[in-house]
Amino acid sequence: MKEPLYRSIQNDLKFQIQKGVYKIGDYLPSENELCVAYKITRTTARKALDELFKDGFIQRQHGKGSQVIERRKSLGLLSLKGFSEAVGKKVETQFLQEPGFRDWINNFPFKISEKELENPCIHFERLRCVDSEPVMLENNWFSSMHLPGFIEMELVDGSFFKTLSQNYQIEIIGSEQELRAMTADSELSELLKIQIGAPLLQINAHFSTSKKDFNIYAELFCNTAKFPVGNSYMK
Amino acid sequence: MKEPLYRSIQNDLKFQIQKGVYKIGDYLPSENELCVAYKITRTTARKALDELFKDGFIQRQHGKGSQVIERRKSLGLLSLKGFSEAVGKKVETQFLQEPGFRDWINNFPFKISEKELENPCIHFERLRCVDSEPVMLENNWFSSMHLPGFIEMELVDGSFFKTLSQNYQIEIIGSEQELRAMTADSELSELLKIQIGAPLLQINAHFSTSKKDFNIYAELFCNTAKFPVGNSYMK
DNA sequence: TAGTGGTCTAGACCACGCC
DNA sequence: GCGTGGTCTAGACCACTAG
Repeated sequence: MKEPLYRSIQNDLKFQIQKGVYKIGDYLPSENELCVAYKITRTTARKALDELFKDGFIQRQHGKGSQVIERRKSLGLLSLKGFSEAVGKKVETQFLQEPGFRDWINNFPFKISEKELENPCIHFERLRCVDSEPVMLENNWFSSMHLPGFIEMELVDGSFFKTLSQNYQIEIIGSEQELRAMTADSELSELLKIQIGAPLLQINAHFSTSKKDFNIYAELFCNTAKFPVGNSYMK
Repeated sequence: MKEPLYRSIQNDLKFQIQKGVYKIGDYLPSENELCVAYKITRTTARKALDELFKDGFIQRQHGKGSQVIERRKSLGLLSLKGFSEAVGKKVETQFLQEPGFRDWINNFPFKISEKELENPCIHFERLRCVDSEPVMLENNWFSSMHLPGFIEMELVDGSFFKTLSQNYQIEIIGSEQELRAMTADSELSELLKIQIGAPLLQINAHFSTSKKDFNIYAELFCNTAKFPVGNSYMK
């Protein structure tokens, strides 16, 4: 039950990265410096850094150090390519349904645990646009149990996952996804401003988190004609 | 340059799992048993097991042991896994073009390094069927430099990645992929036995490997109507 | 209670990047 | 040459699972 030492150091460093004490490109203190600072051995310092690496916060370079990097979406997360880097572009996100209590979905490819179904479901729907053109429709469902005050909350940088991490200390630790190519029906064609019958990428996803019995279920419809969906992984 | 101790133990165990010495559901020797068997310390034994866990071969249970588990489900191609190890159905693979020397592709979304372009390109094209229905068309390109004898070789269990691992000790260590929904043209519709205009999932992939300057470039077209493409990740 | 994995200490040697 | 991360040893205590 007790939190391991390495985890508190890991969280400490993570927090400093999120606060901007260490910015992207900066190097964290070396393992030996961490040993001194926290009065621990290298094994423990390494474990903390290893975890930060696994979570995609840092990159480790033999002979150089641990460098803070832009958080990669390599938790098997799929992301719209060029979405976050779309510097010149105007990225907008528009709520079609604000976060609120809704019914739990059924007919979903991933099983929702009974513990979750006992609690009310929070849902929201967003439309993502680049240069005012809609490219993705996104639905999220999750149990309200662990997120007091979420409904009234503004998302951190417009990001749901970032909000979970910074406001609730909940991290995504796993995912399973199903991908299908399909064609737009009248409803989707209208929302995404494409022809009926145009190809769409449908993603059904289940994200597990660091909180027991708290999972996120999502359904996305992506118009990949201009922005393909990307996925990268580095061991 | 030298292979770490833990890796040789990891590979030893991996090989025994692949050969069936340890079957799904079996428990590997405990950490202490590995210490004795290989004359190592627990740190090293743990590191080997941790790697096997990361690669999805085993599950670790506090107080019980390390259990061999089924590797990722679905057409887990997105999770770095080959196709043939992943599906429970009757999977057949048919070569449309046997491995041979071909021109390097261009117009590919991922850059091919100059070192690779200096060497001849090996290519093959396969049609993957589940229960006799074609579900996926697969093209692979890669440099011939590190794979002597590949062209005459039979694939291990019909799996390209398994062949690389077992016959050449080359492991996939990273990937980047681009996904698009598109519609079948006349050529694809004929090969995959679907209507012209039916939705298809196109995947362009770049796999990096444990060998420097050896990468695999692939293009897939998947009919996801019956078999969605899956992707799972567990920290 | 015995055996397992999870955490942690206090050392050591090595390979890599950089000056 | 020096500091970095990568590997490895030889211990220790703890928490979990099971008989």
